[in-house]
Amino acid sequence: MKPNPEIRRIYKKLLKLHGPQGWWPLLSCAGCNPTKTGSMTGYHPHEYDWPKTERDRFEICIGTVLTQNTAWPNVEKALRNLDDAGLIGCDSLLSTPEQKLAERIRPAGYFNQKAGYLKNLAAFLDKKGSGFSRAELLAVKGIGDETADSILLYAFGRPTFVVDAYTKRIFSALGLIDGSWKYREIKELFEVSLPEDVVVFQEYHALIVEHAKMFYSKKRSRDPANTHDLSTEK
DNA sequence: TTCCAGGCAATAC
DNA sequence: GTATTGCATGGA
Repeated sequence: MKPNPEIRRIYKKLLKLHGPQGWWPLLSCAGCNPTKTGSMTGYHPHEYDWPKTERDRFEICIGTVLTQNTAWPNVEKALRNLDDAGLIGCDSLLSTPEQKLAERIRPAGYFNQKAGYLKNLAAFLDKKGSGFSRAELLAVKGIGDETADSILLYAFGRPTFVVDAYTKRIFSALGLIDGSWKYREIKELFEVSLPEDVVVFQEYHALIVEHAKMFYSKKRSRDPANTHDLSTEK
């Protein structure tokens, strides 16, 4: 696939527009940047040495599952419930009955399914540590393309691009992709068009989410003047 | 009350 | 391979 220079141009524009995002949000980083859309706390702009502990790495992994088709504030509630119960850790999570776990993560929705997914993922990580491939991660029931890439990029700092519903929405609107593009193709478009840089991949995905929440939300009227039109050059 | 949100797996063609 | 469906809460 050929690089598309528009991908880089839009990255620069988003960065200028919104500034560094400091993903992935973490409970232990509460208060770092209290003004972000969709969540009160947990972001760490300008700091790229997160996660700093195994516990935080595990929290990110859990969060990627909990946020599947779910608004982030609901995920935060579930994470706090887990934290209060000391369940953000492989051992404690694995030794907790699935039904108890489901009750803790109820605010995140699909809690019965996700309780099983979390167990599967925890067992996988407990066994593999950090020595696993994307394909192995995808073989875990409950881990699809986006969740796998989020875990790899944000929890383990591997240079793999995350594609989500917002990415498809924005870049379809810009005419750079269309509905026929599959996950792998969109992912490849970004990866061949950008430097292979974990920080760039992390920030770009986060910026896409931030921008989409502001201007491409289905339930919010879009700015008719659209002063933040990404298709405008510069 | 209805619609939406940082998907995924199972099933049906 | 592509399309459809179930899974579920909390906020707008």
